[in-house]
Amino acid sequence: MAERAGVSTATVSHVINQTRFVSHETRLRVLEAIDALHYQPSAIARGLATNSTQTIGLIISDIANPFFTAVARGVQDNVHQHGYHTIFSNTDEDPDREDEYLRLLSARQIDGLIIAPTGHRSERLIRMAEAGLPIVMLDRETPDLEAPFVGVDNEGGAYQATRYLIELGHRHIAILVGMAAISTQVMRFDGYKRALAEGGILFNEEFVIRADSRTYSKRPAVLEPPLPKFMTNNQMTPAAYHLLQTMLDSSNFPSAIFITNNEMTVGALYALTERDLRCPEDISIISFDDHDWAPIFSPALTVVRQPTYELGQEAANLLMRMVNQEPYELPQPLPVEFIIRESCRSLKTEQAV
Amino acid sequence: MAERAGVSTATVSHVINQTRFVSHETRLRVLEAIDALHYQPSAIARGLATNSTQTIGLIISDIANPFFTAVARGVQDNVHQHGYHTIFSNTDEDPDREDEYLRLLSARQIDGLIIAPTGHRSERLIRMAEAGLPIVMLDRETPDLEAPFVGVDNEGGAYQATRYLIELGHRHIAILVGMAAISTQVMRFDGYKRALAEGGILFNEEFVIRADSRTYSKRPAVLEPPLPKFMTNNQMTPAAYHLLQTMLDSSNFPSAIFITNNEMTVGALYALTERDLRCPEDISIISFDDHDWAPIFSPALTVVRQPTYELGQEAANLLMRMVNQEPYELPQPLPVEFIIRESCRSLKTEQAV
DNA sequence: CTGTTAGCGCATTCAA
DNA sequence: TTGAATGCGCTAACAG
Repeated sequence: MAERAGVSTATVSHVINQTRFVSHETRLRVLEAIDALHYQPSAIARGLATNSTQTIGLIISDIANPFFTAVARGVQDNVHQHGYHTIFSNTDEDPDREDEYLRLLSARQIDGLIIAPTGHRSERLIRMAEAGLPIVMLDRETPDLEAPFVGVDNEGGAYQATRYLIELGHRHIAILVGMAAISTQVMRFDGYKRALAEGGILFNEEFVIRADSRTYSKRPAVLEPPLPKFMTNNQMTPAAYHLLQTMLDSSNFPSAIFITNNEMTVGALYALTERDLRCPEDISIISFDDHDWAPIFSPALTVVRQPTYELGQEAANLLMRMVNQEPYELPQPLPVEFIIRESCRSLKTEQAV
Repeated sequence: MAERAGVSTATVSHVINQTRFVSHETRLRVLEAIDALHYQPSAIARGLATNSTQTIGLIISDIANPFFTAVARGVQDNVHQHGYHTIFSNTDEDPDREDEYLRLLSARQIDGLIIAPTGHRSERLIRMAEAGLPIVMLDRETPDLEAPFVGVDNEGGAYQATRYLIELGHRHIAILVGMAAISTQVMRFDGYKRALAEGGILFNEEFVIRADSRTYSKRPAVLEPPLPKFMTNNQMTPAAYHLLQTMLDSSNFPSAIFITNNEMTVGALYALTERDLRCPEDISIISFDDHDWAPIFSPALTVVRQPTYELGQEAANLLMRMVNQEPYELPQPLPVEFIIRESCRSLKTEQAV
């Protein structure tokens, strides 16, 4: 080691970490030696000694999903300011992969964990929390885990969107909803149902399309029509694409569709294009999740927008407080923003005509 | 430690790593103890002992950029199969941030590095390579660095796109090009110029819009009109948005624009919407980089598509070979795909009418 | 077939 | 104001 400064490792350690006084003169010698030798203290060795790695884990479903990508950016920008690194893992909504990554991360001695859980009860996750690892649940909740949750008002956003459609005169409102294990999806479904009930519309099971990437990916390929080449390789987009087409081909044709996430929205829009359906003339659409291109799409998409970057920031902030043993309050759900653009048509004015 | 099995740590290590024969009986005892105690070997300690962390660094400009996001997914899926973790870092094209992350990663004893460099000569990066760290350059090259490069045929793609416009009868072809430090941008610019020269069109500096996120972000805010709320918080999108509007307001109005990346494409499309310009009737557009929504946009976008996921896979594959000291060949540039959709109009047929 | 021992590069007592 | 010594949890000779 850099004992070319003629001092002990202890002194070097102390000038680097400023953990005890070192005379100006020797400090300079050490600094100079560090510089000359391009000395880099090993974070690994330090980790072993201090039992802290300055690293957090971030487990999400898919880093290619723009929602999580923005969230991840929020997390990373924040923890980086605190001098922490981030290790990402993609579960693709698969509990087995989730478990595997959990194992790998805990072997890595991470100082904290932010996770968007698949929603299946995880013994390992529970153990990690009990062992004292700071954990925050992001976007979704998972059974039996004691950990603060950072998310948005999913039920309220879905309610607002559905209610808007009802106010526009829609009565046949379909919903494209994802996996039941994901709490977000359940809550958006709940918001939809509440708006329906309040609007005096009978909930009709025939208007719900349940897309499940896990069962979908196991479908017999022969039964399916050829896919457009989606850039995203998630399963929700093609699932939505196919399932919506099936509904559109059936007798129960909705006048509006509420789509509960960004991936399914892309698939649904492809389906409409495929069927030569104009929006909003033939069918109205609202998407949970905004997109870069939503305002300049034809039609400009009416959406429920989530504060994605802020979500990541908030989760990271909270985790950093936990890691540093600072007091914190349980976070409130972040508000969503309902943005009305042009993808919903009023049925009332038409009736008036 | 798990000496409840009544064996030495060495034996435990050997059953875990399968690094020497252990009698069936004792192995079972060890396994059982591991299971009972939920024992997790510490990757940190192992790293210290073996000088290998099973972790690679991935430095890109922005994880919220769909191009890099897809690439990252390719990298991660691949290295994960080899049992490696990934640490991401975003430079935002800032050489200082790049240097900082390089420092942090080398302190972390990564086993390998994949980097999309900002393009500024980096002393530290060069040193890391000389010290024997396996490095692969992704997407772009950087000065004086000895490392294999994995990228696409940028010049050829740009040439093809520009040539297509020329064949359609366009003569006033503008180009929206990014920072000169980024080799990709330079090569796409070169391809554009070559097509022009071959087509007998004089290169006109007035038709080039140079967007630079770094100078752009330092602009005096007062001079700028209000922005639309872009979801992406990169600077290239608003830069393209503003700069293109300026050109459209001037006397030199192009009949077509070639846009050299995805971020600027979004900004440009906003600018067209803002100016109420129809595409392709009023102006034709080609974008380097495909998008999820490009096929269902109005108009469906003609693009040069890069094999993003494969790019990541290839880089990871190569890095893994280097890490494992296996022989490898220098990779060839991956081919791009020119996809003709509906955003370019033929000037010839019109003249014929 | 298995145990002992010596580091890996740091932080951190305890002395001086 | 600084050094020496110990240990973090593991791997890798080296014995036995």
